[in-house]
Amino acid sequence: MARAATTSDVFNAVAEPRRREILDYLAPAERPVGDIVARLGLEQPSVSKHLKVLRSVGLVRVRRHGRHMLYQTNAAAIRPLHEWTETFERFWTHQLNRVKERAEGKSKEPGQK
Amino acid sequence: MARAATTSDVFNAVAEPRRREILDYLAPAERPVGDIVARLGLEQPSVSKHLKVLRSVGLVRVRRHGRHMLYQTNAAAIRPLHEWTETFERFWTHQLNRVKERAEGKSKEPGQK
DNA sequence: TTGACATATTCCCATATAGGAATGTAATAT
DNA sequence: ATATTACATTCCTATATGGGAATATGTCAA
Repeated sequence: MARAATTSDVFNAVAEPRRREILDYLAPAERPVGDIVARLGLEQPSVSKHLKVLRSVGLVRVRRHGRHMLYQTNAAAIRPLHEWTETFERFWTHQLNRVKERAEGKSKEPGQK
Repeated sequence: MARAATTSDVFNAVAEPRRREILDYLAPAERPVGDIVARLGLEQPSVSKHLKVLRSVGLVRVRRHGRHMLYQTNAAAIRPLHEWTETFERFWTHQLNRVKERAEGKSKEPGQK
């Protein structure tokens, strides 16, 4: 078996660099597909396909406006990712402290004072 | 072409659920491979392969201890992910506010007061 | 209706896995 | 030296993409 479908897992969906660029671009405001194409320099079908993936996991929302489809990042869908990474925060602070302590010498007294 | 190699991109490396589980498990303390195998219920070769991927992107560190290889999550390597997701934080707060405002009625006055 | 524009879908293919099975290798015990 | 333990690597295979090219669909204008 390969990996879990990109269309069902947010982590997998953002694993693709182009899709992250799309999310960055669509975060502040709605944009039609053509703008994304122009911005990222990808083929239009590629962009549509990436958008389909992003939509299937709820990372973007769409709205029709005449001939245009206006896409926008659904930031809330990124929260699970944010929260997962956050669980490691205390560990990296810990590790940094240990590095710092080693740099300050191995004495139990924390530096001059 | 498929996607960027999992061995060169942190986002891609954590796209695999099992690897996230490994990172969770190895965050608080060093563990030998056998413990991971027991914990996750995967085949030993699978675990070794996942660890290899994680190591190649710096997400885990290894240390030999006798016959054992002690792995531990290198939390700092997760920071880029954390920082990327964080850039969306202000957008999801925004969106939540808009939802809240709509829920409180479309009047310009924000509720009673 | 016809045409132009904007986007979506389909078909095909090269490639990157992830898992399973079997085997290789390093370190310790006897 | 040999066996055993603990991992790592290799080979094979089914599958999931991602891009390119071509085509389909949908909407508005004349």
